[in-house]
Amino acid sequence: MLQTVNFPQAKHTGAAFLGSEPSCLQALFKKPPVERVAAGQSLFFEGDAARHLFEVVEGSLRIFKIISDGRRVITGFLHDGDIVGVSLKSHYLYSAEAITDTKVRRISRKAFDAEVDNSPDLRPEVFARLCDEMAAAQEQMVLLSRKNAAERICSFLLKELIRVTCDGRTDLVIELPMTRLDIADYLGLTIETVSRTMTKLTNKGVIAPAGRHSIRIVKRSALVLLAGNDDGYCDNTVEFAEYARQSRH
Amino acid sequence: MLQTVNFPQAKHTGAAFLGSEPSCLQALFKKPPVERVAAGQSLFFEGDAARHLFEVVEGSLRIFKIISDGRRVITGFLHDGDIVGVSLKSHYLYSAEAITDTKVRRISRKAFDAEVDNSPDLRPEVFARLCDEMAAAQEQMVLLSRKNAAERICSFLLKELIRVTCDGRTDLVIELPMTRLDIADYLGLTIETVSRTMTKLTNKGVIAPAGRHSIRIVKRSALVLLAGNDDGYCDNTVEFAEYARQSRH
DNA sequence: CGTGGTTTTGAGCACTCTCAAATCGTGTGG
DNA sequence: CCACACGATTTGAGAGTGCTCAAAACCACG
Repeated sequence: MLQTVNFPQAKHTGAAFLGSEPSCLQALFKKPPVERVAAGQSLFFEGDAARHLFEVVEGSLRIFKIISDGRRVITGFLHDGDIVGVSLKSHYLYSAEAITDTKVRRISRKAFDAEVDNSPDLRPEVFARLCDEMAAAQEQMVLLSRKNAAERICSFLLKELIRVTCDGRTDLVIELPMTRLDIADYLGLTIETVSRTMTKLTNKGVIAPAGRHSIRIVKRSALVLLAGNDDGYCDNTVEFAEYARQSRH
Repeated sequence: MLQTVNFPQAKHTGAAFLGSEPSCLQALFKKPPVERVAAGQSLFFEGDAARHLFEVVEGSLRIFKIISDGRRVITGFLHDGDIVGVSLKSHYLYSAEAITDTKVRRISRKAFDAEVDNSPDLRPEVFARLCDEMAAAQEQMVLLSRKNAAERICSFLLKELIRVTCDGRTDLVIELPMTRLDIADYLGLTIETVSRTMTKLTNKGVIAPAGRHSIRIVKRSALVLLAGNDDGYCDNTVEFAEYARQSRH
């Protein structure tokens, strides 16, 4: 959820937002034609001149950085409604690839900047998105810095659950189009640890597999506790959070 | 280095910057009087209404989040020239404490927003700072996600070295006003691991202690290699980076 | 010179990783 | 429709990095 801002998520942050009316920003992307990006294909590469911004119309993207010896760090997943590149200056800081067959619209950075500069209404919206990106980045740092495997997985599942339920869906099934390797590279774990941890959650009755790329949330409350979030916007009691932790019960 | 933007650092990112002339943004902070914050004192708390922005005039701050069972994550250190709160909306997303005796100036968010809104010259600068924050956050995510203890320490020392050498100093001594615990909470390690890793670096002749809160960089090139940065702006060869890694040589 | 906090050092452990193999799932071709 | 093949995922065993607990050393400060 980094390097992008998702509307549903914005609705759920504690910060101020502008109700639920459609964003003005997205109107900028209405004009250009839809482009298709096949699963696995790249949209752009880290280091490329950042000449365009993209709106995801349909499908999912992963954005990631590769470090010297090939290790990959996924800094975020993008879904429909997300906009890529708001926080960029001259060059892309990360690469973007389609996870599934994806449709995007693009506008040039130049046009975007011009529109935003001329519209006092758009500017707060851009600013709000940047702030949401920063907040998401901070949450991710907390996760990567101090959470164990179970807490990372639960935090991730919970975030995905919140995202889809905001789209109006009320069932507790989340779809995870990305592979286990993607999840691992996003959460700073290995594919095996992701798999093992999910198996444990299944055995505990917290989640249940629902097809290859879907998961049913059986005990949402348990997920919240196990996520071990900071006490910012969730009202876990400290005792429960402690109980939920593996290593220091 | 999150939630703030440091001028010297901005000069060294690959992104565009505005040369070395003093920032217009900082002019906003010229009027208000200097306030003193004693070492250990709080400037504001996570969750508080974010009514002010601060400029660090002298000294250092740590900004951090606390999660449910007391674990602390330091998301950044602030030094003179840094501005706190640009990426904030209604509430502080983190707490801020003085590491040393510190001097700051404050202006209200309202005044700040008004100034920025009225000045087309200031807006790109604010935007650039936000982008630098995001870039720093991403680097930190890479560090926390995929780097081992030695790489984290070396990345940190290198960043500090770059920061101070940008202030015009040419010696290879960096001052670390923060405690080992601060460094540990910033790098996602324990205090013991930080200490042990620094001892090893000393034994290898890469660094040398220079007083309680200072460190001399003896082999800067070794530090760069050991930092295991992504190949974005440093030109390490892949082989060297592999050699430098502990766990997979 | 004593006291308190910080840092270092040590020993053992645990969580996650690595390496390896088995299983599952999907798509393809006979 | 079934068999096969390939990739993705799961499961297992063992090792390692970093953590925990503990104590000693160091330093600043009164």
